[in-house]
Amino acid sequence: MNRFLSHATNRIDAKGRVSVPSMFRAVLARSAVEELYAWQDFVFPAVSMAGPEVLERFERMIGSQDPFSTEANKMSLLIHGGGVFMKLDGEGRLLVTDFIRDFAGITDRVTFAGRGDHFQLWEPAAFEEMQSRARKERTAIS
Amino acid sequence: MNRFLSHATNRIDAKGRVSVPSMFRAVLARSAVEELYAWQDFVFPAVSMAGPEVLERFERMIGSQDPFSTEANKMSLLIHGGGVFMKLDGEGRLLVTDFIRDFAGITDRVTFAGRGDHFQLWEPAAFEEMQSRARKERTAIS
DNA sequence: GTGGTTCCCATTGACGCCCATGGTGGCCCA
DNA sequence: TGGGCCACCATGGGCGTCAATGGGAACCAC
Repeated sequence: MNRFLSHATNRIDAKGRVSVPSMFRAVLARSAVEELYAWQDFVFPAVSMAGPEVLERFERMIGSQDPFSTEANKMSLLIHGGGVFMKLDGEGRLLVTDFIRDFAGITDRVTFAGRGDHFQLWEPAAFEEMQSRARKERTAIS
Repeated sequence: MNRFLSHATNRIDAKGRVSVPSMFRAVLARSAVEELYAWQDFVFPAVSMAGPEVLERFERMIGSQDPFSTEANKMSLLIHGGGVFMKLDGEGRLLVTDFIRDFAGITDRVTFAGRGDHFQLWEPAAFEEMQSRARKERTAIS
C-alpha cells in the first residue's frame, strides 16, 4: 500500500535535524522521490510534503483558470510563495528550517502525520488537539 | 459465516506482542487478508482493525468532497493520520505499539472484540464497562 | 574567519524472524 | 466410554538487523 499513513513524533537534534519516519521514507523510495515539495498547508497550521508531482498538479489547476483572475493569483501565491523544495540527508533526516518552524509553531519536537498522498509536519500538541477535535465533530463516518 | 464475533482477552508479552485470537485470524485467512488496516476508532477509545478494503471505503467518502474543504481535511486527519497498516508475525501476534497503547489506554492486557466486519482492541476494563453500559442503555432492540 | 551545512561514522534500543514450551481440547481407537 | 495421542493455540525468548539519534570533521558562502 503506497500511502502515507499513521503519525509519529520525533525529536529535533542540536543541529535542527529530525528523522523522517522510516515508514514515510519507504513510500518515497517506492515512488523514487528524491526531492520533496514542501508547502505551508492551506487548511491547517502544518507544513505538507510530497513528491514534485503534487506541485505539478497544483500548477495544472492554476493553468486551467483565467491567469488574470484573483483566484488564480491567490493560488499561485500559496503554492509557489508558500512552497519550497527540500532534500533529506543520508540518514533520512531533514532540516527544520524557519520556513517550517514559524508556520507550524514547532520548537523541539515534530509530529509527522500521514495524509494519504502526502504527509505533514505538526507541532505535537497542535496535532493532538486538531485530531481529537475532528473526532468529536465527526459527522458521517462509520 | 465470515464475521468477527465474540471477545477474548490476551496478555501482552515482555516484547509488547499479543496473540490475535485464532478465531479472528481464521476470518482474516478466509478473506486472504495479509495486511491489516488499523485505525483509532471514531467513537470508542479502541483501535479497530480490518482488511484494506475498509480504508478504500473511507477514501471514497473523502474523494466525494472538495479536497480543500476543512471537512475533507479533518476526515483525512482521522483515517490517514489516525490509521496504519500492520502485519502479524509468524505466530499470529501483533505488536502493541504506542499508536495503540496511548489511544486505547492499554497496558498489559488486550481485549479483542468482534464487530462483524472488523474487530477492536480494548483496554479490558474499558470494554467491560462500555459493554455493560450499552446493555443498560439499549433502547430500540427487541 | 564564522556560521551554517553536508557527509560520515558511532551508539543504543527497538523490531522482525525463528525456534521452543506448556497447556488444553479434540479426535481416534480399543 | 475411557484412555491416550496429537494438533493447535497462547506465550516466551535468542539473535541479527535497522531505525532514531548524537556528534566530528570537511566544505561552502558571505
